[in-house]
Order: sequence, then C-alpha cells, then structure tokens
Amino acid sequence: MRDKYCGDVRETDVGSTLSLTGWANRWRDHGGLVFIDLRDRSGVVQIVFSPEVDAEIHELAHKIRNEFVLQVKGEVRKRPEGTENPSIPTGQVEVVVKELNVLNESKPLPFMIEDETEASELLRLRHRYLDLRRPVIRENIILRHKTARAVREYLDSQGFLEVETPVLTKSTPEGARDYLVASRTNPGHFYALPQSPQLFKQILMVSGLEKYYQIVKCFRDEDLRADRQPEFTQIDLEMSFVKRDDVISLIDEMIKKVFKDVLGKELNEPFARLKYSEAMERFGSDKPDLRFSLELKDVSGLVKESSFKVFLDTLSNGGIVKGLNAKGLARYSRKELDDLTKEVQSFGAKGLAWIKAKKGFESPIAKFFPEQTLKAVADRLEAEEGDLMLFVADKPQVVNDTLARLRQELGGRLELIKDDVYKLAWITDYPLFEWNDEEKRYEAMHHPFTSPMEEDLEMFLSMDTSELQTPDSKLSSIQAQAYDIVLNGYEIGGGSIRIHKKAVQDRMFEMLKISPEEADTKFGFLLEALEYGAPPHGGIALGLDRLVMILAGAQSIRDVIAFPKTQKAVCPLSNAPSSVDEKQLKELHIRSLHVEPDQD
RNA sequence: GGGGUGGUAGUUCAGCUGGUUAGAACGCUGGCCUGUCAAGCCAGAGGUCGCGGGUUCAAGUCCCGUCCACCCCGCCA
Repeated sequence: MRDKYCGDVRETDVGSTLSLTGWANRWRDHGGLVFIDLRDRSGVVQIVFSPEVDAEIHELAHKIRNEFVLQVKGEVRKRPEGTENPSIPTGQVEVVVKELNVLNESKPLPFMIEDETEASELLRLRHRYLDLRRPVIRENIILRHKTARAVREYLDSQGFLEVETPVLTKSTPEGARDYLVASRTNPGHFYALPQSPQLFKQILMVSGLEKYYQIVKCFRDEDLRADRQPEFTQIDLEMSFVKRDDVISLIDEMIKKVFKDVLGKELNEPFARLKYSEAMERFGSDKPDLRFSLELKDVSGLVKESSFKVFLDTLSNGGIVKGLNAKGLARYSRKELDDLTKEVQSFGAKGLAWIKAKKGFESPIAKFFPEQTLKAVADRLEAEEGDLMLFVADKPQVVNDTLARLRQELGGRLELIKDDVYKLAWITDYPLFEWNDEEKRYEAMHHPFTSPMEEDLEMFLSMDTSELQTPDSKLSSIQAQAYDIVLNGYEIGGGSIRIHKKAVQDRMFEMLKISPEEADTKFGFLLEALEYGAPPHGGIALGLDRLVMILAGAQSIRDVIAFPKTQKAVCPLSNAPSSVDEKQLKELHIRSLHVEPDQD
C-alpha cells in the first residue's frame, strides 16, 4: 500500500511520486492550502492539499480530523524557501497530494497524541493503543525490542540455546506469593505460574545442554511499585562448568553490547566490584547508586566520647552510629531539618541527629560532645564550613537502611545524580543465610539452591545444627557464591553458582528447617536429578523491564511495557481480572469465598 | 495491612472563611482564511463537581464512610 515510511522521505525523493500511509497527526486548514502531518511508526511528513492541484481532493481534505487513517499518493517536492521545518528530519520536503484514500475515520480522542501529554496514566492505559502511538512510548517499545535483540544476538554468539520452560508449573515455597491456576483434570490441584524458571534451568544443566537462556515472563503475586509488576520479564540464563567470574564476565560483555547497540554508548571502565559487607558499610545498601559518592561513615568509635544518652545507649545495646555529610546544607532551616527527620522516621529510624559545621558547630546535641570529638567526627565526614552532618543511631540494619534512603534523597536534592551516566556494579560475597526474626529461623538470602563459598563448605557440612535456633550463630558468617548486578541504584539482576551435589542440597534444607519429606514433595524432581551426574553450574537472571526503563530514562517500568497493570494489578485496557461464570468455577472444582456487594 | 498526594467539562486544572448563573486553557462543532508546522481569527456546544450518607436555610467547599489512580512502607530479589 505504500512505497516508503513517512519519516524516511528526504530531499533525494524530490520529483518522485510516492504512496504513503499513516495517521493524520495534526491538520492545519488554511481554507486554501491544507497541511497535514502524516505519521507512521517512523515519524511524520507534511502532506499538502491545494485547490489548484485538485479541487475535489482539496475539498475532501477539509473533512480530515486527528487520527484519520490515510493513504495518499503525491509528488515529493522541496518546500518553498523559508517554509522548511528544521526541527523534523523530513522538514525540507513535503508531498503534494494527488490521490487521497481515507482508509478509516476516528472519533475525537480522549487525549492528544503528543509526547508531552497531560493525560493521566489511567486514561492512557485505558486507551493504551492511543498511548502507544505517542512517539515517546513507541520509542520505548522499540528500545525494548533492540535490547532483547542485542541479548539474543550476544547469547547466540556465545553458544547459548533458547529453551522454553513450562508456564503451568509447580508452586514452590520460599520467595513470593504464587499465582495459582486451578486444574480441571486434577480436582483440588493447582498449577503455579513460575516466579522464575529456576528449577527447570538447573534441570537443563543436568540434561547436558550446557548453556541455556530464555527471555521469559515471571509472575509474583506481591504488591506493585514503580519498578515492580506482577508479571515481568527476565533475561534468564544458566551455564555448566563455570565459576562465578565466568558468569560475571559473560554478563559484563552482554551489558556492554546492549549499551552499544541500543544507546550507541561504549562502557569503557570496568564495572565496580563491591563485597556485600563493603557495600553495606559504605552505602548502607546492596544496590548503591554509584553515580555519586556521599558515603556513610561509621562514627560509633568517636561518639563514645560524649554524654549524649541516645548514642551511648544505642552503642551499649549493640547498635551503631553512622552519618553522612550533606555538602553545603548548613543553610537548612529548622523546618527543612524537621522534614528530613520525618522522612528518616518514615523509613524506620527513631530520629535524625544533625550538626551544622559553621564557624563552630551548631546543633541541639553539640553540648553533649567535647570539642575534640566534634572535630574528629567532622574530620571523619570530611565536613567543611557550610556542611550539614546527619546521623542515625540504631541497630545496624536500621541505620544502614535509613541512611541509604537519605543518601539517595540528598543525592537528588544536591543534584549529584546526572542523567546519561551509567554506573554498573557487581555486589558479591553475600551471606548465605538471613535470620527471619518472625519465624525464628534462617532463610536463604538468595534462594535455597545457592552454593556456599568453597572455603565455607566444610563448616557448612559439619557444623552443629543446634545453632540454627539463634540469630548470631556461625551460620550467619557463611558466605554464598551469589552475585547481584546493580545499575544506577537499581538491582537489575542476580544469580549464583548452584549446589550440584545432593548431600549439600539436603544439608541446605536441613539448615532452612525444611524436612526431607517437604523438600521431596516440593522439589523432589530436582533433588533426584542431582543424583544423576549433575555438573557444576550457575547462572543469573536480569530484569529486562528495569534494564530497559533505565536505558529509556523512564521513571517507571510501566512506560516500557506495552500493556502494564495498575497498582492494584488491574489491566485498565482489558479490565482483567474479572469475575467468571459459575460454570467455569464448577469445572475447576473451586468456589469463590468473595461475595459481591449488593448493587441496589 | 499502613502513610502520603490527588479525583470538578472530552483533557489538564482554578474555584478563598459554605451563598444561589461552577470558570480557564487545550480539545470538539460551525464559519472565515493560500505557507502552516502547538497555525490564526470569530462564534458555539459541552458538567451526576468519583460514589454513598450526614450537618446546614444553603455543600464542589464542612463531617463520616467508600471506591479509584499514583508515590512510599510492609511484602517482593
């Protein structure tokens, strides 16, 4: 139906007659001349209707409205001197229409098709087909395609096989809440949608496929965030006969190719490597945004020299005091400091102590500290006149967590975060276990198939299991062969070297207080597979949505997903989820406990 | 489950200490207009003020409840 895409028409086409198709993006009707921007996926080109060229077609052109679908045939000509539009690629030319075919009409739109839309997100999602016509969103979708393509090309070049794994699968314990699918043929039984293809990809390694990957939907029935959807896409891969650094260097190269292919950007400096403990110490987070420093400093040792009860009590109860230097913010008013305090409290801290470095030190708590202590603290934080020092005292976890959030907030306020800068980091040497205080047991920090560090293996296998009752046992010192990759403060991926020996896996379940019977029902198929010559293997999964969001400079993964869901996990376009017929439920052997409220 | 912000024309918003005819811009409809590209000018249509209840002579405005959207905590790697 067409000879060319609208956005591709150039001066080299001048003189030729072209058929073009697209949508009427905007029309400018002068009574005499009518200009219409014809838009397709590639961009826009101006088409002109003149009464002198064809009076009948010109008459028809008056009737064209926004988003009418047109096919036109006309001669490309250079625009008259002075009427060129340098702001669009096709701005030197226009198409004089000699044939017009209105392929479809459009009702007036609920919102305008333009980049700077003012429409609410709900309205945009309800009419996503219109939203996707907006160039910014369209470009995000194209960017996503390019990312996936770069990944496929790269992994293919490295000998990876794309293998599909089941979507109707088995509910697994630990981790997120499952989406369940009732089985018609097996009354009372349910499939779960996969939270990840974890078990299957390990089985593929036992199968001898050596290198597997998949760009695959995963499902987790948890509450949503700007960077979390109930269904999301992972770049999932697994390799046999590898060590941690084999996986890391593979992904390094893959990420570099993605940046090059998608953004045309060379990532030259090697990605940072931080041990988990170091990341927590310096940034209070295992996904630090390394685009700025603003590091946390432990001042526990220094502030012992004081009579400030809050700090002293915290320290004697095993807590710590850490602070950071908000450069130049000594000018903050009492109100601004109160607001920061409230913010930190909303993150879980009891309070926020502040000391302004001016000629002297200005602070409600300064009087509790000897002068040399204040100086020593200021030295530790490298505070100069005009700076604001902020401190949180609490259990290490609370201190790190709240200061990490405060750091991110201040990074924004101090304009330390630049767009167009991409800082990648590997976080390694994670603890294998994490104490769950509610359930009074250890949980796997990554997942229960993660291998302990080789040097910790003997202790792992031999230690007294009576230690499992307490949060401070030797168990917390065992490290995992796990690694996360972090981009600009977002965790974009994580993986590990897996356990490939049955005895080690059994031991792991014992540590997690999962009985052999339970382990057998939940993932007996993997355990059995491990007994038949499972090779050493490991892998990683990257969040495609988050990666593309960052590449696109978007604020939410919803902007890089064609049909996203709202915070209540509803699709405004299709209105899923919805109620179903009683008959369908009956076939599935299930009954809903929910009673629809009366609608009088 | 909890905290915060918002919900008024098709859209984005304004609407004060409650006061009788709820406004603006864009969009839409009609007219004029031969070089616009956010076209311009003139005229017009368009409202369940999210929903339910309450207080009041009187509610977009005050109170209670509820629904929806977004951000965050919990939850989730």
